[in-house]
Amino acid sequence: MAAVTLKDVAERAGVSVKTVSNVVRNAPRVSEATRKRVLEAVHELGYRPNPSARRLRTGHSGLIGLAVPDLATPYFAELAQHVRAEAAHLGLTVLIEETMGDATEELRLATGVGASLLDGVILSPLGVSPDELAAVANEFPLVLLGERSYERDQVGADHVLIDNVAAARDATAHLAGLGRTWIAAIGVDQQASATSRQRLEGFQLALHEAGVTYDPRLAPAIKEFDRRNGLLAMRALAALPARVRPDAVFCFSDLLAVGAQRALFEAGLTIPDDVAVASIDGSDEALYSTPSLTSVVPDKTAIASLAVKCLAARIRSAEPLPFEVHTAPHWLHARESTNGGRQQLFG
Amino acid sequence: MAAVTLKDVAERAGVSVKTVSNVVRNAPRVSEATRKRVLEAVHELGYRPNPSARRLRTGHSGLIGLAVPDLATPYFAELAQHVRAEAAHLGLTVLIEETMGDATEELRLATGVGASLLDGVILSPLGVSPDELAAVANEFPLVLLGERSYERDQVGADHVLIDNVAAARDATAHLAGLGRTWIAAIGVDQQASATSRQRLEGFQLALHEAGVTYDPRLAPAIKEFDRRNGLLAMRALAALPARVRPDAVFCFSDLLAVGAQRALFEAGLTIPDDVAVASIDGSDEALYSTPSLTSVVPDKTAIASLAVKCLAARIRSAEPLPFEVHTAPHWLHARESTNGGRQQLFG
DNA sequence: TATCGCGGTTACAACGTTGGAACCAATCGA
DNA sequence: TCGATTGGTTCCAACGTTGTAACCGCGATA
Repeated sequence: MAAVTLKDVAERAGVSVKTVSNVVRNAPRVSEATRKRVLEAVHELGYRPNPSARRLRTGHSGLIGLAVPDLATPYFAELAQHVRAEAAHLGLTVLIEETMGDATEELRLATGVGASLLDGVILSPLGVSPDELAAVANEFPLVLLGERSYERDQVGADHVLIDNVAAARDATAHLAGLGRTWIAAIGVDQQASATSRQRLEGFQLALHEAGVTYDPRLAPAIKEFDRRNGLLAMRALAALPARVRPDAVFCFSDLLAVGAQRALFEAGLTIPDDVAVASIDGSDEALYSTPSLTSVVPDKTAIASLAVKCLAARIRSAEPLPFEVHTAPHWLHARESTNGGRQQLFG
Repeated sequence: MAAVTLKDVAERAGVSVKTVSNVVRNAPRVSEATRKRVLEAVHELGYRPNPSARRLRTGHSGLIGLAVPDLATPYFAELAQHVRAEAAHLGLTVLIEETMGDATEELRLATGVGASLLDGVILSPLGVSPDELAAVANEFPLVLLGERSYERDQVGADHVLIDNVAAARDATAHLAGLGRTWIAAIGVDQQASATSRQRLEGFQLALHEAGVTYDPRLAPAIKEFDRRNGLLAMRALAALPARVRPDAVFCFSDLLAVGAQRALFEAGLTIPDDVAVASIDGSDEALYSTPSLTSVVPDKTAIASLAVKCLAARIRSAEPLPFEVHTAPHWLHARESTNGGRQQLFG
């Protein structure tokens, strides 16, 4: 509690408060002699700058926020690690928040906590509308993660994303390439989120290109992108009459796929012989599941790096910058859930 | 950026800054008439208190930190959610930090960021020594999660934990109860962390009670509690000469068990017929894996609730409180990885 | 009528920090 | 030798908020 302040250090070093401030901020115009003396005092007393005071005075704190829907989703947890690493590289500290996809909470994080505590926020939006976010982005540094919710000419904020349509298309094409003709999709969202719509689009595109007809019965609507919904959806699909029962399924997230795998296991069906499974996310959980899950893995390092750099630039810049859209690469990792066999993991 | 301050609201409402402050803080001694007028102005202007200024003035901000080793570990991600929920209940906001088990980082979070930005910190320590933490706990509200690293009479901070020895003993006893006699343990830590030592103790205790001899070859040392180390350790165990190859394995965490399951799958061994698997954590990943994993699940709700309440009490109290140790309950969930069969999940 | 008490409000200072201007040598150019 | 320049340092004010004390009416009390 005995917080050490600049004043204490100043007295100890026999200089003014401002000089100490200059030293700790690495400002120029400080002689080597005094710098050394001050640093000694800093070290002896264990001085640490008070972020609140600093923020109050300067308007920025070196803290940025990362707001994701759900930390228990491996994809977001892994992404958070990459963002932290990239931010540390730039001398920024990341505070992580969880929105649970709640629109109010997402807005609060961008405006409320954010505007007066954090220098900027990286937000992975789920529930909040584009208009509301655009309004915020104009007055507070904000970078949106994941898919774009708008058309290109309506962009009202910085975006870092992967090409969702292409990613879904790649995964589906891979399934079709195995000769499967009854391909289901799990992840059509009841709320018709942008992610869901784009992945469905890629799914349909790939079907079309493979000459496979799209059957809406094989694309049931779900509530959330979690294991439970994947399990329930796959269970229903597996119970379809034999003539329409799918021989492959594309899940819009790894968690959905894990749930689907579980449903297939319970139903006594074999992966991939009876049903091949592919998904999107590239989480470690998918890699280690049995069988290991074919998944489209977004370049999380690139996403994190682009997002943090973009945010840092916006924070630094005084005048408003034009909004940017960055697209990160993704790759299909074909594994046992489509290829069959047993491979040795080394990762 | 156009931050609305108390001053703006005061002008709008035609009262002093202090009166507005009194209203927003729900202080007494404000007439209904002015209160109403002020709240109107607050609403019209969209005023939001500035946490930095508030923290600077009062010494507390309503923000608490949660520092865990690794967010990509399902157990910690799930715990974070519980902590957030409990804190929200008390009107506190949680900022999540990740230490990667780095001792320096753990200390920095407790003293550096913490002491001047947050009101208190809930820390799940991994690398930092008891002595260093005790020093911090005396001058800053700190609650330690997970296992106790000290003997009872040396406690230098508040603790919320489960009985690790009992938890490990329950899991191992369950394996022994299946008639298994070559029971391996995965999770003996090269750094001999407290968690690891206590779980090994429970493991040995259960073996002793079951009349099974403890063979150090069946308790290999590992580096981290992740999937990869579980995989590598199990692979080595499976390669042991037939006479000592284990017929059951107790993993010190769900991630280790997932890795172990993968290794068994690769080796063509069946769970639980050839090798039964049990672990500790009770994460959703364990529930959904194939076969579903028998795990000791700690009461995360209780852990989070106790930790947040304990921290809140310490923050509120001016004079130093005696340090407390709270133990949360845990239960064994026996599932397919020890029972065999195929059950229908509904969660 | 003078005093007290009290609900309601305001003025002032302070939290720890930093930007800006002022200040004080010492050195330089003319 | 004097004024100007430069490096190094200090003083002052301000960021938005709240604790303390003071203030102002008003009705109740003596």
